[in-house]
Amino acid sequence: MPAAVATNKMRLFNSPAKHSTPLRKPIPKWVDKARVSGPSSIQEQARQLPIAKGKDALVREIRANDVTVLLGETGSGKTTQVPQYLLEAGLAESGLIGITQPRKVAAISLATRVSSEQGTFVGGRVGYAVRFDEKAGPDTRIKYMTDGMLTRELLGDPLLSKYAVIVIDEAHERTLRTDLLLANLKRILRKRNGDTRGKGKDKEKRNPLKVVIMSATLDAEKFSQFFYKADNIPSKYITALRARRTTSTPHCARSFQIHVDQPPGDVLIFLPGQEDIESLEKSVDLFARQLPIGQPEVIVVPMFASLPGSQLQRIFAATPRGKRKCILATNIAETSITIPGVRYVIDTGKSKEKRYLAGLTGGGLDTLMTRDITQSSAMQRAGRAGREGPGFCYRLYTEAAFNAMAPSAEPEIMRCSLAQAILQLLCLGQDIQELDLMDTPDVDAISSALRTLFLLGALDSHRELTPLGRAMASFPLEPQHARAVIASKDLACTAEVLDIVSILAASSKLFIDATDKRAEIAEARRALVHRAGDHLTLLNTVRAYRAAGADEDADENKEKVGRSARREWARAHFVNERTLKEAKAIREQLCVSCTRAGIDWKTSCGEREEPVLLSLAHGLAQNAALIAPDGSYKQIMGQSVVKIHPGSSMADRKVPAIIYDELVYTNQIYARGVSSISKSFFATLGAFNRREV
DNA sequence: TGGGGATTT
Repeated sequence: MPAAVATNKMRLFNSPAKHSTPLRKPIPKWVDKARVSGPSSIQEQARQLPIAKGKDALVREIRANDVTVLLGETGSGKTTQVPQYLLEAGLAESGLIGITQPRKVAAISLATRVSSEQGTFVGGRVGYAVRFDEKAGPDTRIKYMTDGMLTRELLGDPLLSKYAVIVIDEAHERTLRTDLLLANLKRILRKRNGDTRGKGKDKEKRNPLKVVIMSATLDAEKFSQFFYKADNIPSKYITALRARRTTSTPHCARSFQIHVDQPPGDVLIFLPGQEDIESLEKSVDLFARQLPIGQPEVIVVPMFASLPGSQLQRIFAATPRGKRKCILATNIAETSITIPGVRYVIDTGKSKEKRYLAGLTGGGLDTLMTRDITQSSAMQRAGRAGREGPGFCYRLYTEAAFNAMAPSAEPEIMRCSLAQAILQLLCLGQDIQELDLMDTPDVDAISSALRTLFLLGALDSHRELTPLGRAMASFPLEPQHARAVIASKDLACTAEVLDIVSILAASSKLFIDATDKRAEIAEARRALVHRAGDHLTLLNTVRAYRAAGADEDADENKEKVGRSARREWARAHFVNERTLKEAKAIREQLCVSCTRAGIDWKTSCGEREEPVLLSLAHGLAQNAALIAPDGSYKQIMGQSVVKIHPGSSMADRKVPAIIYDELVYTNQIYARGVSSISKSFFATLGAFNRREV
C-alpha cells in the first residue's frame, strides 16, 4: 500500500452477519435470530426476514395511503417481500404491481428470487422487463423493471393505467429516470386518485394508483414531503426496517495486518480509478513476495468496468484453500458487481465523479474528479463485507471525516445533460420548468439543453417541438446521435452511421488500454486506425470483427467456430467484445426504430467516408473546433481551447477542423472521440448557420 | 499523454 494510505487512521466497523459467531462485536440478538435458524425452505427464509414481523401493519398503511415511503437498509427484504404482501392482500386486482430498479441485473435477479418464493417460473406470476430482455406474460402480477423501462412506458401510456401499484426502489439513488418518474407519479395520482378526497365511489371507477417509495437513507422524509406538500396526497413515512447494525470501534492498524493477523477471507479494496488500482496492484504484488514463509499466498485481482470479460472470471473464481484474494476495485463493486467470499473491506473514502457543466454556447463539458464519497456510499461499501458470514470494514478516514461527508449523492438531474430528458418530456407535452420535480435543475442547464435541441432542429424558435424533434425522440439515443442517424437517410449511409452510433451508445469502451502493453496494442490495432479519426476507426473495427469468423456462420454447424473466431479476433486486437455485443443489440433495436421512422437501415455508402462524417457532423455541430495559428484547437461555438485526448487516433495530429463526441475536463479540456472534417462542411450545416438566432 | 458507474417502446 502507498505510505499515505497505510499511515492514515482506520476505523473498524462491524458488518452484517448471517450465521456463526461474530469475530469481534456481538451481532444484535434479533438479527442473530433471523439469520441463524439453519437450513430451511426458501419460503421459510422469507418468513424469517426482519420485515416479516411488520407485515400486517405495512399492508394496512399502504392500503390507507396513496403514497407510502418505506425506509429500510439493503438486506431488510423489503424489495422481495413487499410486492408479495401486496399481491396476497389483493392490491393487485385492478392491475400490475411494478417495481423499478436503477440496474438491470437487480431487476432480473429479484424477479428470479421472488418467482422461486412464489413457486413459479420467471415470466409467470412474477416477471421482469429490462432493455433487450423481457420475461412477463398474461399471468404476470408482479413485474420488476428498470426505471428507464417504466419511463419509456410513460411515453405510450401517460397514466400508467396497467399498474395498480408502483414501487420505486432505491429511490435514494435519485437517478434521472427515478426523478422523472416521481414527478409523473405525482401528476398521475392527481388524475387517477382525484383532486379531492373522500369521494370513495368515484375513486373506484377511476382506477386509483398506490405508490410505494423505498429508500435506504435518512432523507426518506423528503419523499413523503414531496408528495404531501401542495397536493395533500395522503402519504405515510414508515421508519427503520433495519436488517443490520453498523457499529464503529476506533481502530488503528497497518492495512496489511489484515492479511497477517486475520482469519481467512478475501479482501476488497475500494479505490477511485484505474490508475490507482494499477499502482496499488504493483505495491501489493511486491508486498506479497516479501511475505514470511508460511504466510498464505495473496492473489491480486484488479476490477474496473473497462476490463475485458475474461478478467471477470478471476474475480468470481473461488479462492483456493490457504490463499487469500485481494480485489482492487472501483465503484463497480459498490452496487453492480457482488463478489462472493469477501470478508474484509478497505474503504479509501474516495471515488471519481463525473459532473456535467452546461455551456452557454459550445455544448457542455464533463468534469471527472476524485472526490469524497457520501455516507450512503460508505455504508454500501461496508455492506460488501461479510455477505456470507461476519465481516469487517476498515475505513481509511476518521469518524469526523465520515460525519463531514454528504449524506447521499446529489440527484443526477442536477449534474447531467438535460437535452434527452427535455426532448422526451416535450413529447409528453410537459415543460421541464413547469414540472413538479423534487429538485429543479439550474436555469442555465435548462437553457443550454434547449439551445442544443434548437441547433439540432428539434425545437423551433418558439420552443415548440418540431416533427424532426419528435422523430429524434423515437430513437433510444442521445439527441445528437439520433440526429446523425436521421441525417444519414439523405446522405445514404445509414448502415455505417448505425455501426458507429451503436458503439457510442454502448456502456463500456471499445478499446482496451493497458498502460504496460502500449506498444503491443498499437501494433495490433494499426490496421484498424483510419486517418480521418476515431469515428471511422470504430467503423473499421466493427466491420473487421463482423468479418472475423463470418465464413463459418454460413454453415449452421460451424456457427460456434465463427463465434470463437470473433472472440479470438477481439482478444488479439485488444478490443472489448462485450462492447461489440452490446452494440450489436443496440443496433438491432435502432434498425426497428429506423423502419418505423421510414429510414432504410440497409442503405450503405460502401467505402466513401464523406457522407458518414457529414451525418455525424449534423449531430455534433456544437462539438466542433478549428485549428489556431499556434496549433491549438478552438471551439467554433464557445470559447474553449481544447486538446485532443491522448487516447485518440487524432492525438498530435494537426488538421484544419475537428468534430468530437465530448469534452472531458481533468487537468486540461480534452476532446474525446475526434474526427478530422473539412472546414467547408460547416458552411453546409443549417444548424451552424442558425447558431446566432 | 490519460479512461468512476448506471440506463433507454
